[in-house]
Parts: sequence; C-alpha cells; structure tokens
Amino acid sequence: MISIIMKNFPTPTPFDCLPPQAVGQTTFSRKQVVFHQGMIPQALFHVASGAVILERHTEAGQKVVLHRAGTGDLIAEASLFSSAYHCTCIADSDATLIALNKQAVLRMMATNPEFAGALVKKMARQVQRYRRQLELRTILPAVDRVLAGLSDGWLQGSVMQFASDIGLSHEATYRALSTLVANGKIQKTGRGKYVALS
Amino acid sequence: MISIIMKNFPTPTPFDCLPPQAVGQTTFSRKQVVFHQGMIPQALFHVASGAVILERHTEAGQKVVLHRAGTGDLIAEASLFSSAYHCTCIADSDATLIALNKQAVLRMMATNPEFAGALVKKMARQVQRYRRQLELRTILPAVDRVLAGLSDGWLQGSVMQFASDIGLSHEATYRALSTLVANGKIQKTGRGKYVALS
DNA sequence: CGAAACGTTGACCGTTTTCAATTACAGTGG
DNA sequence: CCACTGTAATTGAAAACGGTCAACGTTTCG
Repeated sequence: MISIIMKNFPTPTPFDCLPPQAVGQTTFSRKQVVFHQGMIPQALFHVASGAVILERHTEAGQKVVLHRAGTGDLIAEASLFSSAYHCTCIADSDATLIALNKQAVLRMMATNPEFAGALVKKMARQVQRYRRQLELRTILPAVDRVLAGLSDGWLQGSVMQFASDIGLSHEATYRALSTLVANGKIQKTGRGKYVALS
Repeated sequence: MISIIMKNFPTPTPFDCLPPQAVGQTTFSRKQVVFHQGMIPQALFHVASGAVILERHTEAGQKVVLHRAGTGDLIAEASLFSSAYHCTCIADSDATLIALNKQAVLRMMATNPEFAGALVKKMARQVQRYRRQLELRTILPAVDRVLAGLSDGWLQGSVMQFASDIGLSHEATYRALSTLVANGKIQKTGRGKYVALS
C-alpha cells in the first residue's frame, strides 16, 4: 500500500511540464558561484549533473556547509517564498544545473497538482536529511559520530566535506577515522576513502 | 511584488478544504505521546493550540530535540512519503492537535493546488528553520552561539529547551547566559528570561 | 505539603579545537 | 616530462572549551 503512495508522484524530473522559456540550462565549473546569499531569488535549480555546495556565512564570517546537493537534487526550493537566497551556492565540481524560473514554478504549482506533489515530496526528503544531520551532531564522542555518519553514507565527497557535514574539524575527523581503522570498525579503501564494516 | 507572491497561498489553516471525516481533533496533556518514532504514519498534525516536541532517539539511546512546534505549525509532513514516523512527538504543554488523515491529504494534494501550495510553503519554512539550526550549531564558542540563538528568538520556552535547540548542555547555556549578562550583551528580564541588547 | 522539574552555579576532566608542520596528489605551464 | 602550486590528507602538541557530576535554591502542581 505504501509503495503505491510512494509512486503517486514520479520522482524523475517533474519539471518537464514547465514551459521551455522558464527553464534554463547552465554549466558551472568547480568553485563557480551559482548564487550568493542575500541575492533576490530569480530561480530554483535542479542539479542535472555534478554537485554543488550550499553554504552560509555567519555574522562572524565563518562558513557553514548546509548541504551538498548531488545529481537529481533540487536546491533553493525554500527561496520560493523568501525574498532572498538564504545561502550561497557554489559548484563543488563541474556541474550542470537547470534553472527554473521562480514565477513559473509558482504558477505551475498552482495549476499542476502532480508538480506540486513532486515538490512536496522533494522537500520532505530534504527535511528528513536535515533532521538526520542534526541528530548526528549530537552524537559524542567524535569517533561514534564519524562511525554513524559513515554508516549513513555521508562520506561521498572529500573527508573535509564529510567533516563539515557532521560538524567536526577535519583534524578530529581524521583522527576518529584512524582510531576506527585501528579498532577494526572500518576499513580504509584508498586515499580519503573508508567503508564501515559489519 | 514579493508580497503578492507571499499571499498566493493563504497561511491560515489551509486544511479547511479537507473532508470532515479526514480531520480529527484531539487534545493532549503535557508529556502525552502523540506518536512514536517507528510507527506507521496514519496522519499528520496541525497544532491548533499549545506546543509539542519532536524528538528522536539515537541508536545510543540519547534523545535529540529536533523541533518544538507551536500553535499554527504543521508536523510530521515528512511522514507523508515515508513508511514510519522518523521521530517521536510529545506534547510540551496541554495541546490541541488536528489530525489530518494521510491518505486524504495525499488525495487533496493531487486535486487542490491551493492546498498543495500551502503545504510547499510550510515545508519551505521548515527547511529554513533547520538550516538555521544547523548553522547555529557550528558557532563556537558557546557564548557566541547562545547570543546568536537568542537574537534569533529561539529562547521561547524554557532555557533547557533552548539549550537543546542550539545543541548545548543546559549548564553550558546558563554559563553563557551569565557571561553575556556580565558583558552587558544581554539583559535578564526574569527567571529564565533574557533579551539581547542591540 | 511533597515531588518533580527548572534555574543556577562551581569544579574537574576528557575531548576538540586550534595551530603547526609534513606528505601526497592533481593540474598547469614551461 | 618536470618543476610549481594549490588543495587534500595526516599526524602532533598544547590550550581552550564544553560535558558531566554535584549541589542547592526556586517554582509549579497535584
């Protein structure tokens, strides 16, 4: 029964129904800025390939990685209803993004139920991810958190990225990884690559 | 222009349009469990009055407060697409919740654009809140984090609640508050009540 | 009135952050 | 093909920080 529900709104690119002129495809190279925190949102983006980092700059000037979006992810959905991007988006690798005009999306949302459903579903997933991320950050000590994060599959990009995601300094993360390897809890499969055992 | 967009989907209880039989009103007393993590989701809830705590229990058994939802908030929306509640919901005070049948909501979402829009908007807000919460937790040291959280208006309930929200032990939070008062950064306005000074 | 929960503060200890330094790659231009 | 440069990966040591334990005053509520 549940599986039926899950299929109500097809996941694969629900943005086909948008008018062509509302959709723009753009390629970005690593480190290139897609949009800046504070800018007036013109569009939201669908990651067609590659990955981008969503980060925020605190008042103190430190940067916080909020999310690393990969292929298939939707970003800046929250900007649909806000008058400024709440974070900065930077390409983490060469990436292809599909820009979706904000107005067009709002219009489509009001007329195409399937589209709206897909949007809700995407956002629900994101909420769950954030929840898990918050949960991870309460795990102490670092070794346990790293193991939990690793088991969850958060280590996809670099270890530094992983460290940011789970809220540790990269040094602490490396140390925890070393410890876990020494304890036989995880295995090192390459430079900056690890897998959880058991 | 933005204001117009914001008004596209009226915030006040967009659930009126649901069929009456899909809506159930229930009252809960403090500490009463609304639903348990792991249960199969039958409904999502709209907080009509009072407040509830959404918490999660990690593998290690520690609890993490994910969110404190107050009057007007929608909870368990993420469960719309998942086969189990991802957190436990407990009334934080006497509260009145409106239960919205999951199936009915899914159906309504597919047929009523306005409803779907309201849902998307609610979730967008939630996403932003989580993002901010994650951002807060990267702020070090504790004094800075507490000040930031206070300025953001996170201290609404008890200090212990606030401490949970920003990811500190309550002791550390109290100490930070004391320090901030001593520094003249904030002002104490009563037992467990503080306000940030410009 | 007593229990339970919150508010508050102090001290101690373990962890993490930070600072610092070294190694290892990957890309770039000569 | 190689030196050159920037970034990631690693590890060490010291200092700072926050968690935990402990204790006590205070408010709330049955």
